[in-house]
Amino acid sequence: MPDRDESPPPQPADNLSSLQANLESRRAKLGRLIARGIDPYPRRFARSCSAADAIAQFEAADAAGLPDDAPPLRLAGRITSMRVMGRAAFLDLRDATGVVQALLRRNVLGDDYALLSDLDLGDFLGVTGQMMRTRTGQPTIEATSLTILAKGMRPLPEKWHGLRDVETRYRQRYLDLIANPEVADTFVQRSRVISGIRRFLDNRGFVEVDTPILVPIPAGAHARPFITHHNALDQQLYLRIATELYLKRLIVGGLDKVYEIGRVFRNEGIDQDHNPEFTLLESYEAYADYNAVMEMVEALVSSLAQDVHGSMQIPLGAHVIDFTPPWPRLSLREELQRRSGVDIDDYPDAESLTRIARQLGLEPAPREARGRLIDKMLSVYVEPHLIQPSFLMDYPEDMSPLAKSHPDQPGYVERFEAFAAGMEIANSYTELNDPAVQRARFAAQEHLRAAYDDDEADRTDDDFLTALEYGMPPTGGLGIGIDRLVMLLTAQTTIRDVLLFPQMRVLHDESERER
RNA sequence: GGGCCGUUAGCUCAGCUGGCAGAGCACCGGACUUUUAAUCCGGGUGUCGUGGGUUCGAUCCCCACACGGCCCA
Repeated sequence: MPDRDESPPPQPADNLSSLQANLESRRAKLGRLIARGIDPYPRRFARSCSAADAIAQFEAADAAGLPDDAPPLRLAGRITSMRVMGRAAFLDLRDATGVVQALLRRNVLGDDYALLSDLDLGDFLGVTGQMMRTRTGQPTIEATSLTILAKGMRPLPEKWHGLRDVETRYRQRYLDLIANPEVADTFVQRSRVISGIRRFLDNRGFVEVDTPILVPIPAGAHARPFITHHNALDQQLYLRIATELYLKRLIVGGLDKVYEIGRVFRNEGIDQDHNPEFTLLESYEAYADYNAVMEMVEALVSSLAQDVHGSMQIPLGAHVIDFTPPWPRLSLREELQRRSGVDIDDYPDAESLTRIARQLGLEPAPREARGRLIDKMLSVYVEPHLIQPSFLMDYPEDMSPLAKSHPDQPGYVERFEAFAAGMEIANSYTELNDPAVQRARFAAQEHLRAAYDDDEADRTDDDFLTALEYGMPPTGGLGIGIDRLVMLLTAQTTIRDVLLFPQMRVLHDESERER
């Protein structure tokens, strides 16, 4: 053991972490810029074009053999790489369209070249100059002047390995977007999916509408709501769990073809395909039924695959999902019987179905409603097998309170769900438009809530019933979870990777938040 | 809700059986006018997630907690 008494004490003041050293260095550079009368955060910079356009135009002009007497370009972007070689330097400038390399030479730039020593990775820089080719043939702008556009005061994630830590990727998505360019591609594709849906429905004569997000009755789906309060009205309100009942009111009102793409909120757990807020498309078409909606779903999703992915076949994990229509139409009852050996019609009540579910090795809750038991059986025996796009048709009435009964199958309704990669992507009914039957169905749901402690059972909306009493035409309705659809179309396996800001637990530790 | 795994420098990651905390990138100083993860020389980074415990001694073993991931419900 060495005697510690004579060893020098540590020097806390001199020991800076690498982050502190980096921040200090950037602050010093900022100070030098300001001291030289340079605004490190100017108000504007008139770009002549994007990085991608600069390169494309240069290649085109070069191919046409034009002499390079073109006017100088003004390009701008974030510095993502710097290769400094004394009296010359190459910088990579990145914007949303790509990367363009800039060559800085001291004899060309003169005094402007001194700016180089106060630049860091992550700064935004504007460059004026002509496009030229380097020795290796790379299109490059040779700078005749430099303008700092925004000084970056923190170091970026490492340029080669990117940002891997998933927690940081989601909490600070901007860093993910900077460090991992393929992430930005996914969100551009998401935007294309949504605009493609709008185009598709608009072309078919649908009207896009906005209905309330703050609602007095959270009806229209099986889900627990988020609860809030309006002070001036002194009234409890909920965040909507669906848009269904408001859109049907608009069908009553005669709009005939309506849709909404909007956020809905369900107070549930978070996993690979659930986020408490998600984006839902709902559409309603008067005089259509669920068969017509099925054809529309095939046409919509396959055209989106073609538009966004460039093909109807999309590789996803071990599978290639082929969205080419038509998709198989499968009977729910038959599929469940084929996969589990149980014909649900043999078990007409919750008690008998609970017994057979136990025999199958499922673990139903002590008092579980029949519809929920069937839902559980589907998710175990049927849904995981629905890899290729397919429709599961004709659901039991007790899990579908808003759907019209099936004419040939008592106890069933005209409802389908579409599945792909084992995931539900669409839900549709021939809408129930008989106000008396709807009232009875709501009552049955309220009974389930009370008798089975089912706090996800649907809720009675009397104002909606009044609307139905004025008359709603035969209508085909549809709901599509946009996030899951985007997952399929962009080959992502977690919903977090198609949500820019997935829900995360708030950090309480000050030092962690300070990162 | 339960189980398992993870948390080390700004980032990406090593760290053996408990014995002075490591690399690359980034950063700082120097050289360098066509680089491409530029190169070469030199420099030092730290609340080892947090709080307890065991121990002469804990990044390492134990307990609790926080956050994240995966699996199950």
